[in-house]
Amino acid sequence: MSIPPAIESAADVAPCCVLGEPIDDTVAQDLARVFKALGDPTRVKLMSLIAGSTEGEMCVCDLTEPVGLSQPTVSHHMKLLVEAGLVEREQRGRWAYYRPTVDTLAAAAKSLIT
Amino acid sequence: MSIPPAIESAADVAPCCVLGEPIDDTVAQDLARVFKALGDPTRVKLMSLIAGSTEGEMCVCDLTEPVGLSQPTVSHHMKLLVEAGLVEREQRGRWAYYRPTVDTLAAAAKSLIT
DNA sequence: CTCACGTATCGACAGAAGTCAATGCGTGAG
DNA sequence: CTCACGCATTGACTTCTGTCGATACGTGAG
Repeated sequence: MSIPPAIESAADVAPCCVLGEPIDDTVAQDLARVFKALGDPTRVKLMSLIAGSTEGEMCVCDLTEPVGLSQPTVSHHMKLLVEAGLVEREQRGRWAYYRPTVDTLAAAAKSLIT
Repeated sequence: MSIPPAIESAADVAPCCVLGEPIDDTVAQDLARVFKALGDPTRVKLMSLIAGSTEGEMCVCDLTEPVGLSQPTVSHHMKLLVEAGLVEREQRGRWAYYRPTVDTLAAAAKSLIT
């Protein structure tokens, strides 16, 4: 790594870029888990379906048909969304209801744009 | 799929969940690409490094050391970030400078929380 | 208790993704 | 022009991920 030319109007001895402090590995991993959970079109659809539902929550039984996938697969995706903190699971009777955790995504995005 | 019990205080004939309209496949794929780009701890670090740099931009040469990866690997990650629209690439002389595209992430997040 | 039903887990598989060494491509210095 | 340098691309490998069928689990109905 050599010294690239300074940015225009910056001190001519300044390197192209200051060595920034990389964020902690644990923090990066946590943020990555949130974004990775939304890194699949299916899970984006699932989030959109749940967030857009009139009741604000949905069960697996009604999620399989819109995304066109098997029940185990949808269940698997929902588990990832729960682990990422993007949705909350609540068991009522035989049904498992999923409700979005609105703050998670916004917080993750903000901590990266800051 | 049968009819689960209605949510409390809702019309007793209402199903557990209204069949929401899944968002378009193309839209879901575009959103997923943005989030997937940030679904790797390395790329989260890279974004954080660039966004947190004093000049607001960095070149590959100074990104390899903080993340502890080879130059080709960093170059590969940067390409993904560019393709996702999260950073912009500008070639100045021999160096390639990367600058965050602030709006992309916020817009993606907003379109999912809406 | 027993059974049907909604959901989660397991095992397996194909395809995608992260990583590196080696190499190719442009650009500026000399 | 020629060379050194920064960066991108390629090829190969390992690991991860999405998907399904089969199966196990838990709950409410009867």
